[in-house]
This record gives sequence, structure tokens and C-alpha cells, in this order.
Amino acid sequence: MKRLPYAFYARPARQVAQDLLGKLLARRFDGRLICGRIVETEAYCDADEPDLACHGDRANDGRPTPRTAVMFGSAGFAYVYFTYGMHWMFNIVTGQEGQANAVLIRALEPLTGVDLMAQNRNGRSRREWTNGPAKLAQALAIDKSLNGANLCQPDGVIWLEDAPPPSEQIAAGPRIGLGQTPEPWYSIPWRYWLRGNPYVS
DNA sequence: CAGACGATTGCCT
DNA sequence: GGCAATCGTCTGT
Repeated sequence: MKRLPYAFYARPARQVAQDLLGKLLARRFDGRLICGRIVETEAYCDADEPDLACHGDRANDGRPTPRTAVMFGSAGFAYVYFTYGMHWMFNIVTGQEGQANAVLIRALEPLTGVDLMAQNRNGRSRREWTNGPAKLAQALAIDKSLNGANLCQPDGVIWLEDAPPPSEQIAAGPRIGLGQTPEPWYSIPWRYWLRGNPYVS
């Protein structure tokens, strides 16, 4: 299996978000491998148009802040942030440097290191290990220490691997949990998933 | 420096 | 379906 290269990420977020479906998210943890197949993503921001749901557009008048700085940086790095006082979210920076583009990984299908996922998810049922953005972060032991991690680095502890295109159909719909975000961004269909997959959130 | 709120989850009715 | 948990980040005073 081949690690996804920088060029894969250095494209518009919506394109990367769809192409990530079926790829593998891998994590080296406790000397072992945890790996899952990506089945749900969301795109935030695009080069051409504003996205008021995106942290990079919403805060500080569209300028970087300490939290969002990574989002404005090079593609192929991890943007990990803390929310609701208890949850970590794992995103992948996409697009061009200077633009706030990222893809949120929302759900995985467990493949490797299932005992570690069960342990990290406190013994919950298999279906609840990775069917949500904060759940998969916990299952893969993703936290602040991985913010800014280089996903293309050969000896990194978190990366993505190429995989054949998915056989499932790709579905699209509005993004989840946008709260007070105004239209049209509240309803714009930038969430993508593999139709029928049981691990979609 | 105080106040509002969040790219969610899990428990309760 | 409703709602509390829990704290970092951002904003306005």
C-alpha cells in the first residue's frame, strides 16, 4: 500500500473530500497499527468562494488565529482542534498555502487494530468506535499533540494510504452541526459519504 | 476580563 | 427526541 503524496492534498477541499472516500487513515500507537477506511468526509472552504462555516473564514475576519494557523498552511498536514470542552476533531489541510481549506474526517470503517479501538472507545460496540468525528479521534488516540503533524512524512505516526476506488456510490448532503452558520453555507451539500455503509455517522 | 458558543456525544425521558 | 457536560477560543468591554 502506498502513502498518499502531497500532491493529493494540494487540490480544492471538495475534490479531496470526495477522493478520500475509500482511502485508509493509519495511526501508529503504542507500537502498533490502527487503521480504518474513510467512509464520510466534509469539505470546509474553497479557493474561489467564502465559506462562513469554516473556522478560517468565521474567526478574526478571515485572518489566521493561533488555533486556525495550520489551516492556512501547507496541504497534507493535520488540523486538530478541541471543541465542546471534551472532543477532538481531525482534519486534513488541503488547497494552497495562504487559504483556509480543510477536510474533516467524520467516519471510518474499522480495519486494523480493532482491539486498540475497542480499548480507546471504552468497550463500546464495534459500530460506535468510529461512526462520528470525535469518536474516531478517540479510537485513534488523536489529540492536540497531532495538530500540525505532517501526513506525508515517511516516519510519521499518522498518515493516509491509497486504496482502490470504492465500489459504493458517493452521496452528498449538508454538513452537520453548523449551528448559527447563515445560508447558503448551512445547507450547501459539502458532506460526502459512501451510501449504505454502516459506519456513516 | 467576562460572556457566549461550539464542524459532538451520551444519557435520560 | 431533549439536553447536560465541559473548556478553549474569540469577541467586546
